[in-house]
Order: sequence, then structure tokens, then C-alpha cells
Amino acid sequence: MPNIESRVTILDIAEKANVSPSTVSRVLRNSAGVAQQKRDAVMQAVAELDYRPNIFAQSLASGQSMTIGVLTQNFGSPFYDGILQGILQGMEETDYWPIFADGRWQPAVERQALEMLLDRRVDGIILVGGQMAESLLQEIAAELPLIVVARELKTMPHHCLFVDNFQAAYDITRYLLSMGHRDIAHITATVEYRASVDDIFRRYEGYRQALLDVGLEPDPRLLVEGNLQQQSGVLAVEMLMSRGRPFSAIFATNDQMSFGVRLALYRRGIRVPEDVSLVGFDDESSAAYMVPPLTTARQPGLEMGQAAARAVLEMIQGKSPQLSVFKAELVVRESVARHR
Amino acid sequence: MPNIESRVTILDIAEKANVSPSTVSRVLRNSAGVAQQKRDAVMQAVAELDYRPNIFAQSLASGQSMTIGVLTQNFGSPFYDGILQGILQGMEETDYWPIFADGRWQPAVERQALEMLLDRRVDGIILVGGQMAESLLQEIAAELPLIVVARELKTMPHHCLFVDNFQAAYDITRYLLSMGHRDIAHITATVEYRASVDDIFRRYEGYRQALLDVGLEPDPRLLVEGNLQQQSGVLAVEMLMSRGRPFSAIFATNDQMSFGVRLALYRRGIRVPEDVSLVGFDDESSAAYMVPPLTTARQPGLEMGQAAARAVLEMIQGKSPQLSVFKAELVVRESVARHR
DNA sequence: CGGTGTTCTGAAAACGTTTTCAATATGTTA
DNA sequence: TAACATATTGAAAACGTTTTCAGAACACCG
Repeated sequence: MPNIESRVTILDIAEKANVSPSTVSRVLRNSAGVAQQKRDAVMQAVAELDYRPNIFAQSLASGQSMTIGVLTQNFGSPFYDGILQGILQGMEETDYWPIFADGRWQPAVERQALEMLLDRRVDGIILVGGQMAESLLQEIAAELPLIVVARELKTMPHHCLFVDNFQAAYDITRYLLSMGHRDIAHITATVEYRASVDDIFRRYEGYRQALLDVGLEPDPRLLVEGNLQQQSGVLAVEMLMSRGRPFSAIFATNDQMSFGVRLALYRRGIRVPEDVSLVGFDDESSAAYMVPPLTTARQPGLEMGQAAARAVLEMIQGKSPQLSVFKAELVVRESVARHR
Repeated sequence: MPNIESRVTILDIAEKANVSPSTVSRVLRNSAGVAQQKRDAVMQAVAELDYRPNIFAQSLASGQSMTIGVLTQNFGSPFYDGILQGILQGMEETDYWPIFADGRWQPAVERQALEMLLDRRVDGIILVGGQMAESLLQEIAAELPLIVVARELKTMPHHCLFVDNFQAAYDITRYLLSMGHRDIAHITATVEYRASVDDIFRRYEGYRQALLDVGLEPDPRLLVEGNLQQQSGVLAVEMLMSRGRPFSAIFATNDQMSFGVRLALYRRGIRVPEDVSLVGFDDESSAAYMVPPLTTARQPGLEMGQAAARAVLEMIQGKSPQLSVFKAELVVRESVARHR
């Protein structure tokens, strides 16, 4: 049914409607007043011939690609995918279209993907996470509308959209404390990670501060580092057990590692939450279906994605959008019990 | 560092290298013999000026967009995302670039997304699942290289890349039978779904046939329909329980519903696998971290995605690729126990 | 040496739009 | 009614490539 390989051009329309190509262009993009009568004629010709504009000719002539580049780190990672969906939704109904690229957590690949996007002459860029150097980002931002989602950059606050990770982690830890836990382990991400993925570090700081605020000294034996994947959650538990330092609760810096933790505890016959309480971070969609359902902090990925889309679009129009910090809210489910 | 908004054109190169624009184009796309000396001069000029071709001008002039349209149903669905990753990988190192669109399981949206891709003048299309009418797909395939992944179309076998769903479901069911189970419930997808998502129906048939082959009559009271989301897994269990027909094993047609089932059983204090055995389908990445780890059939999503990418690319080159049927293999974990 | 292929090369014509420029028509004001 | 804006229009020039078409240069063959 659709006109697959359209070969009808603006000239055909012009001829059929008895006007000049310029006029056709004008009514199509509504760029100048055209007599109603000619306008109708054009619209009718367009409909009859099932005209579809050639996007390349348009972009070439106008210098705009009507395209937003979205650079993510990992297609298929639940939290990031939520953001992508949000971006998609935020772009819907606009004339812009996102094109995605994947950096695979490898700086070189990320860099190359970025070049691809630039080659495609995107009108704006949304970065989802990533490890790209801040200085490079500044250069880009100077030339092109740029929004960074899920990453907190000190030098470019007007370009970042993120959650208050410190506060959320603080709240989680206070919640565990309020449930009577005193020996709370934390699983964060490895140092190499931390250097770039600042939000993970902020979570660690929130955890730490909460302990200090109730007069507890953070114990390095209760701190483990993973790589954010499920498997590293099980390794983390083994590490923790081998250290022999008792604990009654675990706060993992993302849900995926929590799932690994959950499995490792199951393997050792340690019950959740009766023996050990568990909290994650992100509230990805499967968290509610963990056994038992996982208490976690909900990052509003969808909303952040939508906001990001809106923001770049505004920047393209020359405005400077107001970016507010998102709040991650504690989602209490069943993986935490009061400490006996 | 990167040349963000390149303004240097082929004419600048031509001037600097003292050749004509045509020659520059020729060396850049290696389309004809050029004297080594001029070739070097051009390459040097390109390097010095950091030239990046304008992709729109290229596409306009050549009629090729170097772009493959990928139409998926649902960004963020684990199994489909695996396929997308595979496509991405399969396209890497080629000069083509995928652009993604999302149909959200809504035929109208899917249709519109397809039009978008066509407007973008993609050189080929990969459809991941989807509900589009077969007749429409034939029209498209007549004009454009087209590959359909994870969907089995009777009339277009040379365009489809899928897993032998019947066999896999048959194997799963036989496995459950071999473990002594006789009362095996099956959770499939609602009828509206089935009409289009044929593979789900094939699984149902495999289940059914396996029962018949051992002389068991499939009991409609053991058949439930869901919508493939986790939540419908919990509803399915409730439905099943309310029917009062005893069962010792559940085979859900995808992993996501299995997770819902798992939770519902947990809520009712029914142990897995001691009281009820559970099998899923897909082997999405979290299946191995269910508690207990889920026995399931592994669909090689990544490999299928890669194969799909290779196949469209070959079709673009005028070949007709050989598409083989993939096998889903049974992944035995811990969610199935021998029936007492 | 004259013909006959091969390479190489540049001019110029696409590709399908948008946009500038100038002209014409239409109205409005005094 | 003159004078001047203001709409409306078409011709033509971009936009930056690729590709066709010829010509030029060169080598090879008999």
C-alpha cells in the first residue's frame, strides 16, 4: 500500500498544480503566504500523486537533518533502555527523529559512534551516560545542542539531566538504619568506573554520609566493588562472606547486581529478608518480580528521557531549557525486614 | 577534537590537491583508476583539512542512503533487545548504519514507523517480530531488501529468520514429561496475539503434540492466555488455581511471564521446583538469576540479529542469502524437579 | 607509423529540495 | 489618484556530492 520508492518530485506536483516548484515548497513547509486556491491545488496534487519529499534533498538544501543523535552505552541494559523509550516518546509527534548509536562501554567505540552521529549531521545530541571526557563534551556543546542524561557533570550543569543520587542513596541507607540494621554492606562499581560514572560514586557518598550521621564508622570490609552486571552481585556476596565480617543488610548500587546477590544468598541458604535484607537501585521492570520483590530506588528513566528530548528540541529552537534535578524515590517492597 | 560542523567540501580538497572535484570523488570512493600521485595528493588534502563527506549530498547523488531500517516492536523488551544488539554487531565494520523505529505493538504506530523508514530512503529493512499483514510485507519485499526476524511467514520463507518454535516447545514438554510430570499447564498469548505472532502459536502446538505423542489428552483447563508481560504470569497462576484442576508443572511461553508465575507461586507459598516445576522460553539474561534459576529454551537472539544484518546486506548486493532455521536449545537449570 | 585500445582526467549534468531575488499584483493611505 | 506597503509568485541559484560523457594521453600491435 505505501508508496515504497517514491519517484514523484516536487516538479511533478508543480506541473500538476500549475504552479512553480518554489510555490510547492512554500506550501509544503508553510514558509510563506500562498493564495488559498493554489495551496489547495498543491495539496490535492500531493495527495493524488502520493508525494513523499526526498529527505536528503531537503537536508542538503536546508542544512538541517531533522535528526537527533542518541548515544547510549549499552543497548539492552534495562535502565538505559527506559531512557531510550522516553526519548522516543518525547520525540514522537515532532518532526525530529532519533538515531541511535551504542558505545558498548568502550571509550574508543563511543568516540567512533559519536563521529558517526556527527557525520550524519544530527541537529542535536543526547548522551545517555557514557565516559566521554568532559572537555570533549564542552567542545561539542559549543557547536551543537547537547544534553547529557544520567550523568552529573560539574562544569556543565545546564546540559545535564540526572537524579540526585546522593540523596537517594542517603535515603536508602537511612531507611535500612531505621529498620534496625547497623551492619550494612554496600556494593558499588569498580574504581575505574567511578572515575567516569560519577553518579555511582555519589551513591556511595550518600551511603557513607548516612552512616556517619548516625555515628557509625563506614567499615571498608563492608564495601565491595562490582561491574554493575548480575554476575558481579554473586561475586560480591562471596567476597563479603570470605571477609568474615557479619552484616544484616546489603545495599547494591543497581538492581542488576541485586539480582546476583539474591541468587548467591539463595545458594547459601540465606533467606531474604529474614536473614539478610537487600536493597537495589533503579527499579527496573523486573525488580517488582524478584522473589521477594525488591525494595529499591526508582529512577524515573522514562521521564528523564522525555525531558531530554524536549530539552534538545528547545535548544535547537534557540531557547535554553530549564533542567531540573530529578528525585529518585524509595520503593518499599519486601526485600527488607526489621533487624531482629 | 572532532571536526564538529565540517564546512570543508570536495571542492576545497580539489583545489588544494590541484585536481578536479570528479577526481577527488573517484579516489574517495575508489570508483576508478586515478594516478597514484594525484591519489596521494588528494588523501593528503583530505587529512590536512579533516574533510568529512556530506552524507546528504552523497545520498542524493548516489540514490543510496547507506542505511538499514530496523523496525522493532518494543524497545526495552529483553529478547528483542538481544536481536537489536546482534544487528548492531552485524552491521559494525560495514559502511551501513541501522536506524531504529519502534512499533509499540500497535499496528497503526508500526505502520507509521515503517513509513518513516521509507521516507528516510533506507536501503533495506529488518523487521523484528511485528504484526504487519503478510500481504503488505510482500509488497515491500518486492521493492526493497527485507528480512523478518523472529517471525515465521508461510508465504515468504526466503525472508524469514526464526527458531523452530514447534520443536523447541515439543522438547520442553517432552523434558517435563520425562521428569514424571503429567499435568502440565501452558501459558500462551491471547488469541489476538496468536493470529499475528505465529511463533507463539507454534509453541502451543509443540506443547500439544508432545502430550498427544505420549497418549495424553491436552486439557483446556490447563491452558491460559497472557499478554507476554510479567504481570500476566501472576494472573495466569490465579486463573489456574481458580479452576481447581491440579498441575505439577507450568510451561510459560516466554521468560517474562515465567517471572510473574514465579512470584505468584511464592506469594501462595508454593515452592519451585519442589511443589511445582516451571519452564520459560527465550533465556533472556535475567533467567539465570531467577530464584531458582529458570529452566528455559535459549533463543539465540544475538546470532539471529547478526544473521539478519548479514542477510540484508547480501540482498542489497543482489545476492539471495541462504537463511537457515535456528534451533532453540533447552537450558536446564533448577526450576524443574522430578515429579514425586 | 597509423590505428586501436586502455587509462586518466575534467566539464558538466544530474540528484530534489530550499531560499534568495526580483517582479508583479493587490491593497491602503493620504 | 498618486504613492507606497504588502502579498504572492516564478526564475534561478544554491546545497555537496556522484556520474556520464568526451577528450587527452599513453601504450601496444601489426
